[in-house]
Amino acid sequence: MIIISKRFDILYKRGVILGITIKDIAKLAGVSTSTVSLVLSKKGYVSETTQTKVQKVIDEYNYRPLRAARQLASHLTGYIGFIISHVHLSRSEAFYTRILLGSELEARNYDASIILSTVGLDFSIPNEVPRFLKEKAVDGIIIAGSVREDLIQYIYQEGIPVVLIDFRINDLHLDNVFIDNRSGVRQAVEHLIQKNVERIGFVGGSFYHPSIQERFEGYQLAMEKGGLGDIARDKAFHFLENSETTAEIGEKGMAQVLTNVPDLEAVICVNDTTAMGCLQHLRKKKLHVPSDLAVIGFDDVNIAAVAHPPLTTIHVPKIEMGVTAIRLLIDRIAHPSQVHQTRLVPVELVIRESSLKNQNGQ
Amino acid sequence: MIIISKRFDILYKRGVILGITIKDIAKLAGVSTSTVSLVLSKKGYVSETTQTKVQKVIDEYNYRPLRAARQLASHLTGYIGFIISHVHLSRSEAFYTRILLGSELEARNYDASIILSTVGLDFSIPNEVPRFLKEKAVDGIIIAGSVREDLIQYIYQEGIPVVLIDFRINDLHLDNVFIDNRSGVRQAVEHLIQKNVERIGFVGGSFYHPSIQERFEGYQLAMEKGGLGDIARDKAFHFLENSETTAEIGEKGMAQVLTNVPDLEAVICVNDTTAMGCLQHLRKKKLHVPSDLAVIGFDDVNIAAVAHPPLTTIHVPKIEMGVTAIRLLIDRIAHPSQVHQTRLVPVELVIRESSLKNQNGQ
DNA sequence: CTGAAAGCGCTTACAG
DNA sequence: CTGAAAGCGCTTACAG
Repeated sequence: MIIISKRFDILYKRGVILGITIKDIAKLAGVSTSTVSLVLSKKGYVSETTQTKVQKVIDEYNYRPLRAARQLASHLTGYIGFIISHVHLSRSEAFYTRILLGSELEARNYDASIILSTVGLDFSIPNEVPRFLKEKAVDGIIIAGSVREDLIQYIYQEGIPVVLIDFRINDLHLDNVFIDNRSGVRQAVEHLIQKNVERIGFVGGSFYHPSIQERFEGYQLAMEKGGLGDIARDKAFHFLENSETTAEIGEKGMAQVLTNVPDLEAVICVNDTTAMGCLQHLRKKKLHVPSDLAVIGFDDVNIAAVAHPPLTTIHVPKIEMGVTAIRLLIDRIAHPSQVHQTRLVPVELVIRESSLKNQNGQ
Repeated sequence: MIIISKRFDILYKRGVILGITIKDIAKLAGVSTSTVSLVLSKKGYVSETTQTKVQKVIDEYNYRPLRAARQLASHLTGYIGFIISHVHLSRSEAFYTRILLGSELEARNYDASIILSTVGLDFSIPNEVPRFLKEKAVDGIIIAGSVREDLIQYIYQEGIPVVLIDFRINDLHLDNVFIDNRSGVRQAVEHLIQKNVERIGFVGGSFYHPSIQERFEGYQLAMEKGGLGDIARDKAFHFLENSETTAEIGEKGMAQVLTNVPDLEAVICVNDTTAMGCLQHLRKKKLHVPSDLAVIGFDDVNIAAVAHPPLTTIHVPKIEMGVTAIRLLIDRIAHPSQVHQTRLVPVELVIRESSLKNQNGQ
């Protein structure tokens, strides 16, 4: 609790802030508090006339039940914990941030609020897990992106309803919201093949994150399917460094693949950020995109559309992912023991200039 | 409240989730609940021996008081509402996001949690204000960046403790955390003048946001002080469009000022995002930065350091702003009627390549 | 320094 | 359909 002065405390108690209660409403409407409560929760069992009579008083006094009291009596908090790593929250692509936005918006539709908790890598379990976990202050939890596995293990063992977004840990069956990474990359590969572009490389990053891994696998699968299995299996065409996917990794990767394969025609990047690095490297090398080389990203974050040239990429519906996670979580809270569910959010190729090879790509 | 099935409800009540209470601890330690509560709140008045005895049981059972019960009894929630516009949360510069991160981290030091609420422009007051405002679910509120003025008016009238970050509304005396914009721009101007750069332009944006306005004023003041008043007052050197500060605005602004003043030597941008637009335009025009023209941004967001060339800018300590806001708010909650306070966070010029004119700038 | 007891503002069986 | 009453799990004067 916040440490407050005695003085404030007294003010508080004197009613400076304490407001109208359910008792007041009951008295004013000439009914019992139970009835008011029933009207409030819209659980039915109240006659039309009583209902309107009570509602009128509620509206008149703009009454809203005190959440804390409601929580205590009902054993439900109306709060959803949203856990995200410092790294993800701070990243500049507004990827996870938009997922958070989606969750926040959708939570309201269930009369719930989001309690945010960021986590780093350096906390101890169970002593320093997010506070709400130990105070039963949330009904369920959403985890966006990668966090330490033992945190998820802890939550799992505590039996708190949880949904993971764009992350998984093996052997643990939890509700998940995934990106359809394989489909996304397949669309990209097919788009290129259709233009008779075949010498297609891949620049990627950390395999710690499942999405990253799936994107590379998707590339290999789609290439194989398109009759380009040799390239799909030729390491000269691939750059995979097990680290955060930054623009620097993109630059480095582009440089390396280009050295290996001077007549490379296109590169698919694990995400838009690395694609920006590729563009950067190509600019330095005075190579023109897309006429010399096509570049395709993944995610469709803000920078993609304003890059030079505008980046062809796979659009990931970030807000919808946040929305979906809330719905899954609500469902899980209502049915704690049902079998775990997975939602695969669809993605779509957005064709901009960076891939318009052999087409006088504007 | 979240709508849940009867079945879940029953599980809940059966103790699947209900845990150990203060009563249990009291019994186990052989003291009264009051004593346990006193130990928990560390309010003193408990003998050393009782304290350790009780603490031992608390630790052994890993007991944590239920927040809702505590809230109801103490009239304090331990929650802080954080209000931010959809636009700010979604922006790609991780500016407000880092402020949020700072607040989240600092809140923990006061045993408080952050409840997030995003707002758009299209809500009605008082019916659609953030839920926590009407349910007395927070002890105080932080507003980061610009939001609708009538929302702030509403909060003010409700008497809820509030701190504004990087925003103000005239005539309303609230606690504020401001960026020292004038000092920042002054440092930039002095840096340029010191290199004998004098024909310095300014590219800016929306005057709706006070920081934006202050940065232009700071430019004029510093120019005046440096003996360049003529330029400070010459509209040909300035581009000020009343819209969101995007990279596009930067491109457009750079183009216009350069048309007006072909022998321009430097441009100071209202923020890094517009500076990126300027760089973009100069690249298109085949002008070299910094040898042809120096460019300086403001904010020091992620992209600044990795821009080409790396951008000289004013570093704004974003995390600290979030931290400061929490401290101000805690203080305000403790002393509701004290005179309002303003914290000016210091900023610092970070010299990178984009301003190293006349120096063989790498 | 410690305990018994009231009370915070709701919800929810239960009885009618 | 409606009301009286118990109870949720804490905190906090108050008395000793």
